[in-house]
Formats: sequence, C-alpha cells, structure tokens
Amino acid sequence: MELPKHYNPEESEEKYYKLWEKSGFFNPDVCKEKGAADPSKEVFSLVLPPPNVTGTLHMGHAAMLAIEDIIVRYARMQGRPTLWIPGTDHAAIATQSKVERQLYEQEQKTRHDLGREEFLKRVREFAQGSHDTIIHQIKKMGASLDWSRQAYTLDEQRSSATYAAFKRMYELGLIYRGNRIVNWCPRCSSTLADDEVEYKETNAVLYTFRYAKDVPIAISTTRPETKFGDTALAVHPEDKRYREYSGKVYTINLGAGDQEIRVIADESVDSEFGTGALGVTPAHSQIDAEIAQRHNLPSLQVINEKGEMTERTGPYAGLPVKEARKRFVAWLKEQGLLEREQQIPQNISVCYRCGTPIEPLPSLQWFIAVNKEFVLKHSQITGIASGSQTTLKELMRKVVAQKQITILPEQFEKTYFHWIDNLRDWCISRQIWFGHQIPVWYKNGEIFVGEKAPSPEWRRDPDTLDTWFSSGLWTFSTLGWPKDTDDLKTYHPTTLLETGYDILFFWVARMILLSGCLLGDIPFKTVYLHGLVRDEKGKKMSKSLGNVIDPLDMISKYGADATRLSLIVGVAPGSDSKLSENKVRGYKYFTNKLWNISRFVLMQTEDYDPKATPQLSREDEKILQEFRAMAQEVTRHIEGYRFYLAADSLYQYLWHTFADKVLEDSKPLLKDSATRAARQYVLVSILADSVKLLHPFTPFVTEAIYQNLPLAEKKETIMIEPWPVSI
RNA sequence: GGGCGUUUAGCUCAGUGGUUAGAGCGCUACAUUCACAUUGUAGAAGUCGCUGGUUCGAAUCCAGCAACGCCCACCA
Repeated sequence: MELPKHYNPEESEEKYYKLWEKSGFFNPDVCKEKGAADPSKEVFSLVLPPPNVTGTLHMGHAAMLAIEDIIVRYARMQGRPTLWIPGTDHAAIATQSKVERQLYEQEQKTRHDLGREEFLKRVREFAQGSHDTIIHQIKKMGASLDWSRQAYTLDEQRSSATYAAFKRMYELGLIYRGNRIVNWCPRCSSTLADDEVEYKETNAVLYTFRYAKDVPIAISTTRPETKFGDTALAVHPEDKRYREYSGKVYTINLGAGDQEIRVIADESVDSEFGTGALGVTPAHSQIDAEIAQRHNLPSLQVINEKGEMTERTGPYAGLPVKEARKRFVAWLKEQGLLEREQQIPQNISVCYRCGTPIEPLPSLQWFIAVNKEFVLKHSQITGIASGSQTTLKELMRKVVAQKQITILPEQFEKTYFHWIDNLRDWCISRQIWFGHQIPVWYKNGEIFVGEKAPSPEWRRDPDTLDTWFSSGLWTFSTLGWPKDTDDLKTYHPTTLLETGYDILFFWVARMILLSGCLLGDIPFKTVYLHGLVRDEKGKKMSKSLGNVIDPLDMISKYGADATRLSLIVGVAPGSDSKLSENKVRGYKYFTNKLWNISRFVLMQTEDYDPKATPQLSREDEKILQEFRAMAQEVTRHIEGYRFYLAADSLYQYLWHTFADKVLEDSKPLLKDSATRAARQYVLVSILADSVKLLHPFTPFVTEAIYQNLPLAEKKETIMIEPWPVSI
C-alpha cells in the first residue's frame, strides 16, 4: 500500500482518536476483558491534575498531558491494568473572580446585584462552557484518559465526599472554628490560606514617631494607621537603651480616645531595625498577635473587612486605610511627634488571584489543626501504628522522610520539608459563593455538622470551602470514596502523581494530609514534578506580554505529535523550559521524516511475506542488535522518567542511523534477489518496533503507520501492542 | 534573612573520573528527477563561569568566589 507523500496530522488525529475511544482501551476494565491487560500485573493508576474551569488550556497543561500520556501509554503497553482519570476543578476563587469581572465589564453589576442564586447560575454556565472547551483540547492532545470515569470537584459525588471529609475531620477534632488573624483580601472579600498570599516588592515609607511627648521611646512603622490598635510597645530584653522602661504603662491619645500602652520585652524584636522598638498591634499582625498572646495583651480591631477604619478610631471611622494614613501622618506632624520619614523597600503581601494588598484581620473562621494530636484508627503509614496518636504535620513529614512517597526530582523533598516545618493551621473557610458551602448549621448557639439540616429552623454557614480542600481528596474522591468501591481497592494509593512544582504546597501536600487523615494511607507512591513552559526568551507566557503560544494553534499547524515532542525533548524534570514555534516546526519535520521512512519501507516490501523467516546475514544481525541496544536504552530512560532522553534517542536513531545509514545501505541489497528477503525482514521489524517505542511520544503518526504495516499479526490498535523490549 | 537551583558551540540543551567534549536549531559550501527540499553530504564554531584542591587523569569529585534564576520568611 502506498502512503501519501506528506504526513497529514489532521486526518490521522481525527480518525485515530475516534478509533481509540471506540475501542474502549482507555478503560482498564475493557483491557482486562479483551486480554489487552494482564490482571496479574501490578496496576498503574494516575489522576489528571484537574484543570481549572476558568477558561482554556495553555502550554503548561499541554506539557502535562504529553508527559502523563507518555507514562500511561507506556504502562498500558507493558500490559498493566492502567487507569488515568480525567476531571476538572471548580477553582472557587479563580472562577468566581473571573465571572465577577465579566459581569462588571459587560453589565456594570456586582454579584450582590444578582444575589447568590442568580450569580451562581451564571458561574455554573461559565464553568460548563470552560469545561467543554477544556475537554475538547485534552482530546486534541491525544490524551488516553478513561472518559467513563470523568469527575468534577463540584459534581454530586465529589461534593458528598467533601462534606463527608469535613464531618469526619470535625469529629476527630481536627477541624475547628476560631477567631484568629487571617489573610483578608478586601477585593475578594474573603480569607486566603497562607500559601495563597504572594509577596511583591514595593517602596514604602517608614515613619518613625512617638505615641506622645511623654513616651520616651519612638517606634517605626509602615502602617501608622494601625497604631490605634496598639496595646503595647515591645523591645528586646537585652536592649540596654530601653531596659529601664520595661513594665511601664503609658496612657496615650492619638486623636481617637485614650489607649493604654504597656512596655514589654520580647525576644522576637529586632533591636537593629528602626528604633529597636515595635508598636504591637495584635489585631492586625500575625507576629504581634503572637507577642500579645505571650504577654496577655488585649486586641483592638481598627480596620474592617472593607479595608476601612472601624468605629473605634473616632474621627477616622469609615475612611479607607490609605486616606486614614495620610490624615494621621499629618496629625503626627502637627503634634510634633513625627521624627523621621524614610523610603524603604518592602515586601508587601498581596492576594495571589487579584494582586490586592492583604489586610491581616481577626476573624471567626474554620481551620484545620495541623499540630493537634488525634488517633489514626487504620494506618498503612510506616512508623504510625493503627490506633496510635499522631498529628497531621507528623504524618505529612513521615511519609516523605521514610520514602513511602518519593518526590522527583529529589531536590523538591527539601522544599517540601521546609514548608512542613513552618506550617501553621490551614484556614479553609472562604467568604465567596462559588464552591462547597460549609456543611455546618447553627441554631441558638448550637452547632450541627452535616450535609443536611436536622430540621428547618437551622441556618447554614454562608461560607464556602477552600477549593484545595476538595481537590485534596482527588485521588480517592474520584475512585468513589467514602464508599468502599472496587475502584478504590484496586487503584488506591495511585501509582504516580505528575504535576507542576508550583502546586507542591497547594495541592500535593494537601493530598498527603487529607489522604493520610481520612484513609490512613498515602495518596500516591511517587510524585514527579515538571516545570513551567516559558517563551523562547525564558519569560513567562502571559496575555499582557503577548507571548502566548496556544496549544491548539500549534496542533493545527504542526500536529499534536510534533507539539508533544516539542514539550518533551530538551526539558529536564522539574526545571522550566523554553518553547518557540520553531521548535514545534522542527518536530513536525521529524514526524514527516518518520512518515517517509515508512513510505520507503512499505514501497520496498509489497512482495514481503510476513510469515517467512529468511536467513539473516551478519550485517543484518548487527543492525538488529544496534536497534535492540537503542530500544533498551529508551526503555531505561522511560523507567527513570527521563523522557527527554528517551525521545531524543529515538529521534537520533531513526533519523541518523536508520534513515541515513540503514536505508541507504539497503537500497542495493533490496535490488539483489539473494539479499532482498532478509533485508525486508530487517526493515519491517525495526520499523514495527520503532513505531511501538515511539507510540507513547507520538501516538497519532505511529498509529497511522502501524495500521499500514505488513505484519503477520496485528492488534486493533498499536495502543495495546506489547512493549517490544524488556530490560 | 534562610533555602534551592543554574552556569558546556550564536541559541536550546545532553554528557556524574578515562582516548581528539556531543546533539538539535541556526550558519557556510556543495548535491538533488532516487522514501522525504519538511532532503542529503561536508564544514566552521567551545581556555566546559572563575580560583584553588583531590587524582596517573577532572566538564564530571571537594572547597571558596561570582553572575543569573526560583522558592520560603509579616525587619515592624
């Protein structure tokens, strides 16, 4: 059969993805049924990190899909029962803000103008649209996901898992409600978890002033307007300058009534900074709150959830913080209290979603206690016996420290431990509407935890859960938990988690926490982290820079196979990579080269008998041996997650050995009837095994070639061909 | 402030103690009715960041330094 002169990706991609879906082999149950998977072999399971339903997929998603599909197709060709679960994430804050922005741009309305129900309807519509686009894009990449098991963090089953998880952790005493300093985003009007806060370098003014003329110690601050909430003045215990004042109490008036300021000594004060004295504002600073706790100081809230001054601040009440700062500094000057104004660089904390500066506030919120002891009933965790006491932090640390979970590349284990060691309680309540509404009900000071109210008089907590709480259940909520399903027994813990290093804390660590707590087990055995896909200059791709390369664009211009290769080759695990259209084009040339290699072989083997076993020459043997050596090397690279080297070896071999040397040398031998049959055998077998080795990387072109090969026995699809070498 | 990483050809990157350091892209010259011009052949191009050490031998191991990048951290 003769192939067309140039490979046409579009045609193959359309045709073969349909064939694969129809075959059912994406589903391990079908593979077992039809004999394509060996039930006695170790299962391979992987969850797709669910993309956010905030829009469309970018090159980072494409790279993730390429890597995971390589691993999954390889496992499947090993004959292992292989499950890759697809799904999407509702991404609470991200999605809600996106719809809010649209609503404001298009209709100048806020979510409050629509009301909770109507607004949520809009968000759901938007999410559905994004979902459909995303699924289409995933399929375009050739990802071999089991669509029969598709999940969504906010669908019925995942929601009931989320509520069940909350209830169990509440009963274990690990979820509690508390009044604590939280990271408050005034724009989102919601709390944020510690790791949802980012830092931005800015220039700030450091004001040095005295509370009053008779207070002997000046303080320095960049937030003078918070000083109405000060209840102490802290100095270092060793600081000789201030030792004599320790314990004194001053009554001051900053223009909003009397305040008592006690001079205290605390180790946490840096005597080198500013005047070496710190105004303690327990209500608006985490560190001050800790000092206040140690010294039993009262806490006065002077800024509210809207970022305005509270009633307590008298003439300043109702003013936005910036305005209050301006007026208060002017007042300090008038009073002759201001000693110095100084420009300093400062890292301010901002919301990771909208960039608005964070306002630390005391607030009544739900938390997960990471240091609290609890009894782990059934434990599969090394070093923690069933029924023994542990803490979430200990559990998270142990599974990695004892190598029950391996993180690759290894350097990220250090980052992980560093994070665990600094971990504080996780604030999981959010004051937004889109998401899982907290399953807690109130009536006359009583609390009931459950998905449904015991009777109609109970009022539900209006807040929703942090999106990472539900996605943290992903490895088991997708398998049917809290029900004890066959899927859960068969596929959990999952074999591998493959994701970007940027969500190591957000997601990976949370999955370890929640799986450990709720199942007493690890969620996955290995974590493989990939880096960011940047533009050709190494800049982050972003709409505002106009340097975004769209995966669908690349696929339609150069094909999915070329796009996949361009995201794999030259990309070291865990490090960022650079992508240019030129690189994609280069791999398009390769798919075409492969196509023409096949065209040549097929043209030379029209009279080839696949059942014959011709006598091979020494040269023939040598060529086959060289191929086998390469095939083993490729296999070892895949086993070691070195996909960049595996793909490169195949590229080198096929182009510069097989095409440039073997095929060229074969031309005379094919013309000679004495050597023709043996050479045909050599070419067909190397080509057949090569497309199998390449199939995980470039599934479409290899399927197209496979379907045309003159083989004695052929499967329905190359996808279920056994891997041609073992190591 | 703490931690992590990177530094090899113009560009992107391989190469974890052993002969003259490799690939892709780019560049130069030549070829071409041949499976493929989305091609082939040949070629130019590197004091392997710097300094010192270990060794018969170092891009590779060790120490120090430098530049760049990233992560964590509420010097208020």
